[in-house]
Amino acid sequence: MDRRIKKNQAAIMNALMQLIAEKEFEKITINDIAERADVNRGTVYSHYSDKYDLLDKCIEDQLTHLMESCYSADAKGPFPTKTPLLHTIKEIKQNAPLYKTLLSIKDVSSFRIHLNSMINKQIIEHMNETNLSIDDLSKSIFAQFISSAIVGVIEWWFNQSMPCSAEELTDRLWSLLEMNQLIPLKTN
Amino acid sequence: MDRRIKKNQAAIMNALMQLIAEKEFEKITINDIAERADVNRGTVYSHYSDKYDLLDKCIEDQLTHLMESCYSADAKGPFPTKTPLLHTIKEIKQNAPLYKTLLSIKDVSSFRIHLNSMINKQIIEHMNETNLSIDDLSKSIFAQFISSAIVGVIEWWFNQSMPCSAEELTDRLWSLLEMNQLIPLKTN
DNA sequence: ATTAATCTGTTGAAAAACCAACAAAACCGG
DNA sequence: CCGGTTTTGTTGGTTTTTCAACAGATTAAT
Repeated sequence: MDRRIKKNQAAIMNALMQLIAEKEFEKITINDIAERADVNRGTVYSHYSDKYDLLDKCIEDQLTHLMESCYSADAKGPFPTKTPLLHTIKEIKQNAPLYKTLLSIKDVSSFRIHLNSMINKQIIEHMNETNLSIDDLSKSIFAQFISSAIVGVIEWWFNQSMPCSAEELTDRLWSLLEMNQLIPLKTN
Repeated sequence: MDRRIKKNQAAIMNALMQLIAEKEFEKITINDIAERADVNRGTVYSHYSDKYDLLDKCIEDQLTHLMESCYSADAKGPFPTKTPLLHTIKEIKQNAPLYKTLLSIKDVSSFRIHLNSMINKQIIEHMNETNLSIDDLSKSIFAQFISSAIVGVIEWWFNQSMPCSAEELTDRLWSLLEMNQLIPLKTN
């Protein structure tokens, strides 16, 4: 990809991330973003249709990084061991203010949906790799069941202002996943 | 100035500064610089005729920042009190590896010359502001005398691997300047 | 000494970013 | 509710950057 595009998109996304940490999303103008990114206002529009679109792309980007940083550390597939799950949760905790904001923003195909679909996708992919004799419908339902559960727990954790440590949350979540036989299904 | 120019020049200069701290100037290629700056090679040539020209501009820039950061802190004119002189020397010391390299590079209208002429200019400017009845020749000679002395001492300090603290160097240098009646001449 | 590889500096055409200007929409404060 | 200000999204013309290709110079290795 063209160098300029890569740099400017990075600058713009970064600018929005900074601003989100500073003030309410609705109060942020395209001008603010362009100014912070040190980029012409038109350049923002050339890449994103509006600030909601931009936020959307930011979320996708953020989640991709999150996933990468977590899986690169250890193993493949969605949470084959407890470690990457813990990594993920810790990573989220580290950027808590950001993620909390992202989770709370309305008017957007929100962060929750993105996170859900990303985990969902990972689970389905992994089920397909380990060719099990399960029909597609069952797979879909199972994936949705698990991903919703994980995201829901994380969301709850945030809304309760993280009432337990990342480690404890991971332990308990892990137990539940085990109960659903997610682990034997993954450890190929 | 165009946003792109400003950003790219900054990136390029910054890249060279980094590289200088890492390896010998002669070993640095335009490619290295462009790569580090994340800029097309042609862009480097569009701003600077070659790496010597670039180094030249870097030095000028660096010295301008040095001067600014030192005078903005306290007072006007060249070393009206001891404080800005100490600031200058401390600032230089902080970036010692960089300045040491800059001082040692040949093949360039070198750092020493730049630093000298910059101090020289400052002194003359200040002499003109405090309208003294001194003929131009005397002014020029005096300015050259003092600036050479200061630069020479700093250079010596570097070459001896800074055998005394910045504070002590400043004290001694200040005494010498006093002896040359630089201070009464400056404190307007 | 002769390759091979790299580095230099330049070119031209295409892509991207710049800026200023615009009308329409949305947002205040009185 | 109104009038002034800000924000939005778009436009067109200009400048800059990019990329790929080039020939010549330099460097390193066989």
